[in-house]
Amino acid sequence: MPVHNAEIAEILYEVADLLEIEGENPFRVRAYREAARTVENHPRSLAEMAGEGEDLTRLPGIGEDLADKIREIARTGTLRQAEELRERVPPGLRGLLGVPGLGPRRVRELHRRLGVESAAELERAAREGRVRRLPGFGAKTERNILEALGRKERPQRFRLSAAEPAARALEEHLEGCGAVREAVVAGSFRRRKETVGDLDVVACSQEGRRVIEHFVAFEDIERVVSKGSTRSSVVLKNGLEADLRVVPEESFGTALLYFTGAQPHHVALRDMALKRRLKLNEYGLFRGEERVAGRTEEEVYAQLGLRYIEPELREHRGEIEAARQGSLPQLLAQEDLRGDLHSHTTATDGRSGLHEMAEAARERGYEYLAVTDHSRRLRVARGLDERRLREQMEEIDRLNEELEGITLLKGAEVDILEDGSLDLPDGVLEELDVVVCSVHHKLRLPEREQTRRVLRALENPNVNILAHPTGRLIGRREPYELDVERVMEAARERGCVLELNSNPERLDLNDAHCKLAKEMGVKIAVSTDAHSADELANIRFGVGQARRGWLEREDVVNTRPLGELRRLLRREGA
DNA sequence: GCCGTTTTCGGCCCGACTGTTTTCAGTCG
Repeated sequence: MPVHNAEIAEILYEVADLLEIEGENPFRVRAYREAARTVENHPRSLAEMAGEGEDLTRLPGIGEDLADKIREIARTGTLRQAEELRERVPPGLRGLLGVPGLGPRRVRELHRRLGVESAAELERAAREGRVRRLPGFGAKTERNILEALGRKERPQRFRLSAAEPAARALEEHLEGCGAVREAVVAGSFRRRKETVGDLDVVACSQEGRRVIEHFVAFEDIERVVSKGSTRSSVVLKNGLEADLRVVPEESFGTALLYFTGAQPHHVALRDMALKRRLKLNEYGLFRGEERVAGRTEEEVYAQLGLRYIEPELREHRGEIEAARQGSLPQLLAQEDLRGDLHSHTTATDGRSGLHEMAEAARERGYEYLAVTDHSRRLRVARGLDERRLREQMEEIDRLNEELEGITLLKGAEVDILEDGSLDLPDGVLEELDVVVCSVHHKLRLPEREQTRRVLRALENPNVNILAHPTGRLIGRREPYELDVERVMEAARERGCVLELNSNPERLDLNDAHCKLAKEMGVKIAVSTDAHSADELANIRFGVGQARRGWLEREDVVNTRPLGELRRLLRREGA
């Protein structure tokens, strides 16, 4: 059983936490965290790369030492260093780092002076008033600790789609304050990350106090965590935390840059600034006392000798190097899309009829919409058998006669059965414009079998698109065990397309896989899997994820005009 | 522990807020 990247990353994160509690050099601690981050975001299996003797030190933040440690974990599933640390640092202490207000220093003090080794022991000590007697602690800190322990609320992350309404409402509320020129939700929300932990809001205004007062009066606030003259932090009623920073106009660009992150991206920019004898902070880019940029992000990048980097790319995954060389991708835009290649109707589990779906697609400015209802295996969705599918095909032909400005493509989302065969006979698949296939059952097969199953499905010459290729549901279900790289190789050889499913619960392929697909020369379909006319609008989440995966117009098949798309779907030249 | 148009040694982002302090440490983002 190969060791997954997530497991390697977890061990590195743990080592970082334990070293930090031990009082290690913070830069060493950071090195472990950065390496963990690199590992967990890497689309290829580090264990496999290590097994094949690839040079791991080429990855950012990984040098000889950490490469050795990663190889050790890949080989043995564990790390001696981590085991030794666990001997020295009680494992419960690690959990205390998650308590708001407690950092490594305080955790260490609590352990050293009070013998606290777990959340329960901390709670007892606080109740008995022993915490407030420690130097640097006080009554208020003790009370805050008790409150935090009492809340027990996991610092949960919200799906992008769940955070979006709050983000828009907050922007609107702030712009309703007379003193605000512009308010933008930055952070991972602006980077269109699939989940967001909090909302980082930047407001442009000369009157900090007034804006802060307006901010904390927002109706959906549960409680105010902190409130200063330029900065405030609140928890919204839906549990999401929102942090506001108010900056003057001349600093708006640098503040936006700072709060959009991601942190490693911004740290790298600061580093570049230092090398040019400049100083970058949220107030501006300075040479000595002189502000040389700050009003817009564009001018800051320009001063650093970089092309403008779109927020979705700011993850420190090579975008700075690309910006320096002028080789940044021209990212996919929603307007580039000419149609949607995965949708359902009332014939199966959709909630809108053919006509309604067609109209909605036309209103979006699309040229085509593929109707891809489920196949018979999916009983809960009343999947179509050959007879019902043929009826639908005839109906689509009739409808296409009367529709103007939009073409419905005849399709199906065919289940891949356990042995890799398809759930509808080849005879009818041959007559469809587009065949989407996907795994809906037997999700827990071992990797070898699951991979073999999918590869066999792609061998069917009628198949065009593999839908939601890893089957994950964000926050609810892990991806199934699948060798994605092998699937991509097969897709490339056979002229198959992989889907980026825009359903905000799926976003599958993920960003890293999209980037890998691009590098491997595999084409992507950005589709919604809409189950109603309204859900066609979910495409914005898919586009965001595609952009995070560096995808350009040419990488995405549904940017093609209909004629070209049809040629592509015939898998000619494959 | 990483990294190199200032460096193979000596840097490594930096400012706001809170709470516990009479001048600052710790935490957070």
